[in-house]
Amino acid sequence: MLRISKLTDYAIVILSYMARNNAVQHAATEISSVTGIKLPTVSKLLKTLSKADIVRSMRGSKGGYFLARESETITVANVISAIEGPIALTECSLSVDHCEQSSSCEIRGNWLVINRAVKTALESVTLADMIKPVSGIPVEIRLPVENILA
Amino acid sequence: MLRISKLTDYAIVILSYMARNNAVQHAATEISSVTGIKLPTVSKLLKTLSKADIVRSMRGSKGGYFLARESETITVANVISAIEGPIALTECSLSVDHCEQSSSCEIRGNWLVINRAVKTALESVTLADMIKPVSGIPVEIRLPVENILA
DNA sequence: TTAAATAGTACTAAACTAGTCCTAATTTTT
DNA sequence: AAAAATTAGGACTAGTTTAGTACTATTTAA
Repeated sequence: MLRISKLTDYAIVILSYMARNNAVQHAATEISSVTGIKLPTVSKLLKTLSKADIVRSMRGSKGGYFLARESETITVANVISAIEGPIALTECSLSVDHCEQSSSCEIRGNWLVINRAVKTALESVTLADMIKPVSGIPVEIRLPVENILA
Repeated sequence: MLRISKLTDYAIVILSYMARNNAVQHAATEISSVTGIKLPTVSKLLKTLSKADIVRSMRGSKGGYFLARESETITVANVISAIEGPIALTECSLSVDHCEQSSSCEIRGNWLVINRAVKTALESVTLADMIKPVSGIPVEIRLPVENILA
């Protein structure tokens, strides 16, 4: 189904909330109660996002989390990478060596290109975009598809 | 990691082979020995692809499979959908009802847009493209990212 | 010193994916 | 008519991944 994990989805929800209330620090408990995502899950995600330097933390009483950067510079691709690891549609997009048939695999190069197209799409959307209301009218997306493959 | 399943990857390999040798029918056994993918898996995939009308089949001795359409009209998105179901990055891209917090979910609309961008990228690559050799020079992909979100 | 918070790690359970197998149906060949 | 080759369909198993939980350590403010 080509889907992102639930955890990534949660992460986007959490980060969107933080982006909307960027001024202050947020404790995991607060984020949990606001978003409805259970506390252990929220904690786990924030720890992971912290390692990826998407959020920063303050320990101790009155501690909490806040965005490490401006919401305009945090992309959906960043979040996916932080939670799920590198964006790669196929194993062979990650490494040549893994593939049993690497020598006979003429498809690999094209997967790389497709992968890059998807990645670019995901890199093009930031947290700041995500918290904007969507216009009622369906948006026309134009990708110059003729150029995607050489 | 946002990846397609192994089975989808196999399907692309199988279909690429069929596209390169479009004239004739191919038995599952033949495809298995050529691609190195085990027979039960090849059979399973071809059956699934048949239901999706990506390949057609002839039963009986001398039977086999062949592409249902020109390779130019079979997209990577078609194949993913056939094997994994609809392309939807999040549950909520599929249906509003599933989401527990659908009323408070302002993010949904934007996911739809992202999803559509990814889908468009995958729809833009056909089987015919996949069997073309990749140019040695990395291809510049240009997505007019400003237009993706309204 | 105590309370409130994050850090790190390990574990469990549930869900999904991949792979296998068996039987039925169909078509060609002998 | 019988046999051989092939696809059709479905059920099942094992393995892997994902999601969720729990526990302990560390840090900071009051």
